[in-house]
Amino acid sequence: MSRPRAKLTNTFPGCPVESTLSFIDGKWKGVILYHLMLAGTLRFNELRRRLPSVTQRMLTKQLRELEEAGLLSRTVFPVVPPRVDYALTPRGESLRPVIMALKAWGDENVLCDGDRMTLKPLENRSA
Amino acid sequence: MSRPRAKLTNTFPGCPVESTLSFIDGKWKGVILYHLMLAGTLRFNELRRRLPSVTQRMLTKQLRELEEAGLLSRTVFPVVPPRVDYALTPRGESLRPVIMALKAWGDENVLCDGDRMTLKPLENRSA
DNA sequence: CATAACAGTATCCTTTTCGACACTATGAGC
DNA sequence: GCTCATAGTGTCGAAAAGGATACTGTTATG
Repeated sequence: MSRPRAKLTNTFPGCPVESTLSFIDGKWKGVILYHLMLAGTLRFNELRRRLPSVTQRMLTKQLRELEEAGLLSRTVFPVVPPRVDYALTPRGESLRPVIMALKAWGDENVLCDGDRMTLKPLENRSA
Repeated sequence: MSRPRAKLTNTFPGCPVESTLSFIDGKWKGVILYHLMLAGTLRFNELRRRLPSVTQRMLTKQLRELEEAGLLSRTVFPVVPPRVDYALTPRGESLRPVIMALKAWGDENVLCDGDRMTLKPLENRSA
């Protein structure tokens, strides 16, 4: 498996886990998909505003990769100033349970305060 | 957010998604967790056998990172030959829904054949 | 005596990813 | 004529991740 993670694959139990990860891997793909799931359709700069610290170049790159993977569609309107809409494809939409599971775990387990990340105490669900 | 992905965090909607990803990020963490979820407890070499192409060094590294993140426990038995057991902590166990969502999506959407990965056609769930 | 199993380390090197920064084109508004 | 907004590209370099390979120490087994 000496391949970049983005092209990782192999036949072994657990492969489906890895191959799914390979789709949402990349520093921003998870959040991009999440925001598209909330908003439906977003323009380039709308996404930028929702991802305060990603650079233009990185956002473009991640969006292109997601498009290539078939998870989102890119619609260019030939107007000036340019307008480009991003939206989930059905395949991207099918990732909703995955993204929502990620979000749920984060909500329950991680505190995002300021710029560091702390684990919340475990809840005792048997009580 | 100019930080290694593994230490990524920030305050913005969607952060929980990213912070969860930061826990299972790393080329092998997903599968490791998955196998521990199936097996309960595994020794070092049992894991190696389940991850055919990971090197010893990488496996060690990923395991240490998972341990540091509080997702698994490492139990050393002072015997010869050495014996070390790896098992999920409650926190690691709490990732089960996430890992299973990843696996489910992979099962439904990806074909792992030989050494390349192909997308399955989308199923029409409304039919 | 040689070998194998266990659970690793150490060293070195390559690939990949990420980020900073500068640059493009067009038209509208002032 | 200058500036702004839009949606990008191009180039460069640093940092992180990952991989290859060799090595350690102990005991049981043949």
